[in-house]
Amino acid sequence: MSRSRLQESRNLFVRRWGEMSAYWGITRTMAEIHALLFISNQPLSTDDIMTALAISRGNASMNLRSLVDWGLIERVHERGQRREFFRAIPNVWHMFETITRQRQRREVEPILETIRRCRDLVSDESARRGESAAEIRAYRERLDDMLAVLTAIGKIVDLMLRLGPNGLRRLNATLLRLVP
Amino acid sequence: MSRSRLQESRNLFVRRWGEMSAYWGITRTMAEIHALLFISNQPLSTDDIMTALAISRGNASMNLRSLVDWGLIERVHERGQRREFFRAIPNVWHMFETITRQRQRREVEPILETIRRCRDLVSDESARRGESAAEIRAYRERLDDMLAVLTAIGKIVDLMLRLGPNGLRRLNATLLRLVP
DNA sequence: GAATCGATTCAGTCAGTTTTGAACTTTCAG
DNA sequence: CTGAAAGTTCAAAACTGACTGAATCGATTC
Repeated sequence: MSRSRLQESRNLFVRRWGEMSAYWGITRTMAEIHALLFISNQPLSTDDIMTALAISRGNASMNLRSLVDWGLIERVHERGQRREFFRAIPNVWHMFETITRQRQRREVEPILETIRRCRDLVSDESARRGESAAEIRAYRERLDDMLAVLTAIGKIVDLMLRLGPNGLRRLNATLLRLVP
Repeated sequence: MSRSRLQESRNLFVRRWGEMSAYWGITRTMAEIHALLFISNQPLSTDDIMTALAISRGNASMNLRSLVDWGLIERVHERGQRREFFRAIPNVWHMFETITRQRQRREVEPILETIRRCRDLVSDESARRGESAAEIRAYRERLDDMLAVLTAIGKIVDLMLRLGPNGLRRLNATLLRLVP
């Protein structure tokens, strides 16, 4: 009875975490594997995972590799066992930090780079003459706005990560008093 | 000449913004339309957009509706014109705020809800007896960790949004002195 | 060194998503 | 009221990216 409740609860969690995958920028199966490992006490083998999620060996293998690459899970070699096991990083904050830093690097940096390039393309000399001078100025202003906000967000995110959960809790408490 | 540079720059921006779409949780075309409107001085008509992005009328219509629903663009009725025009919300911070709040509501809230439900499913009574008591305790602990971190992040995000860009800039400056 | 067990890879398949385009609706001018 | 211009909807087609499964590789045991 308690067994089945636990089972039900775990299934629910895995399914929902899978649905959240897009939010974290990973694929559904990847998220499900991660969820499964996260809520398991012991490391699980590839076969455990294949069975639990009803996926093929190849699929499991590829997604496990990705998760290791992302730094969200790690391989565990039980001594005297040929097959390998996997375990999720148990520290939730660390997990969040990992995901955030990777996305910042993979997804935000490139666009910052592009916006700068876009601005350079229409910088000074090209704006000097012509009826489009005002248009160019307006355009560049928008790019700068965008750049400013994205940069500010990047900084605050970085700060947040460096503060860690405790610093964050304290900061939050302090600020809530200031900004009610 | 300056014309073509501007054009090139705009195209680059639209394309890259489109590639970023997944990061913001919207579809590629939606992001491209948004980018196009964002960097245009004047409101654009559906036909302008169809031409610029080489998409069908239906596609444009659907995505424009979504963008309006998201609150990222707005319809503009030029007086004496039957056709409608669209314009992006020019305030970048506001745009960011809109996206963040929506995603918080659409994607984070549901998973918080689910985690709570998962915890309730295995609460007290079901854990009372049986060899799985320790297992259940460990499981519940993980859920609580996850809940704690997600809640903390939610709070800090909310705070960030309430502080706005100026408050954020000040906060950032202050904290950078404290946490070098 | 052959056999076995398990992990990895990747070409082909498939499911889910996006886009199209034609039918339909709405709005307005004459 | 009629016709034309614009907007919307949705079933079907096209596309994209994830998944499978068979071939391959590598490690371990006998």
